[in-house]
Amino acid sequence: MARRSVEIKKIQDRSKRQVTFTKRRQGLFKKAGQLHSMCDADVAVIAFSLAGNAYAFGDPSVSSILDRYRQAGAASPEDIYPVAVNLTAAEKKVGEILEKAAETKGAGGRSVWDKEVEKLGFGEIEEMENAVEEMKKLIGLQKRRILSNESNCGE
Amino acid sequence: MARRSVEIKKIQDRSKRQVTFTKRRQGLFKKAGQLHSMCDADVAVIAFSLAGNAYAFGDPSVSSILDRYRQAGAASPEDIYPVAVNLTAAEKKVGEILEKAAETKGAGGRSVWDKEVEKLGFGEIEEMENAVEEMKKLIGLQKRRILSNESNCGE
DNA sequence: TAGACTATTTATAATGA
DNA sequence: TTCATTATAAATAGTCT
Repeated sequence: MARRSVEIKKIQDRSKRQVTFTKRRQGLFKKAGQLHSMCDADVAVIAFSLAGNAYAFGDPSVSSILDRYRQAGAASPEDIYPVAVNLTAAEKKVGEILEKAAETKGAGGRSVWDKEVEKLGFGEIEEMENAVEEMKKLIGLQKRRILSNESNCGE
Repeated sequence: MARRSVEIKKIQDRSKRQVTFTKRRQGLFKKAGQLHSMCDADVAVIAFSLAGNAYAFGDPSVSSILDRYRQAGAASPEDIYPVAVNLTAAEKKVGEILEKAAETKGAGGRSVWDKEVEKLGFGEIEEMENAVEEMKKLIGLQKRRILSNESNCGE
């Protein structure tokens, strides 16, 4: 982010990687603290360096947030409603693209998604949009199921 | 951080705070992913909104990092994942699920998606959401690209 | 190995649709 | 409300101590 644009991929040089880890970890923790202060959100960040050292940040405290997370996460039992959504051809198209993306591990820090998506024509794009909407619905449903024990009326 | 310098203190306006929370949470997760990719560090971020919703990010996964954190200090340097991928964990997860879904095909109206999505835990759901959001952006971009080339009638 | 410095890139607050 | 856009602040890669 400075002097030169840099690829988001593993830094090979040991000492450079170490320096970057320190700088970016500090930046990450700072951002986390700002999110806490500005939005009254409880935030925890844990980072393990390649060397195995643990660094943690938490407002109000790491352990309190982890406890809360465990508690919330434990609320995802098996008693889930079945949903009925049909897979369309477009959805399968999404799958194919993602498959390629996962295989190729694109260079340049970005996934291959971009390139694949760029090849799509107008008709396919609309199908993709629909497919993604379906995905969003499913994900939203599942999320509400999991979080349903929290009875706050958000938004 | 833009247009105007902003104080790092609680935002009083509800909707503004909500918007800021979303934006900054996304930024935080992105940075966490970059730290993971570039420095081979395991990183987890958990954020609870004021409304009580939980958002989590983790490469390679939230729970694995939390487990590791619980064993604080006990971790040896060899415990660390030697992976450096450009795809996020969430993107791969989406890919895996869609792959399975595409294989099985929509048999009786109910796709495999539902079942796969239902298996997701608390932390993974948010990762899925992020991945899908990214897909939506890409698709939107491409759509606009296409539309801007098809003469002048936009939309 | 650890700070400063700063040229740039990146994130984002405000705005607009 | 939720997008996309844009002007600007903030983060940071490379560099030099």
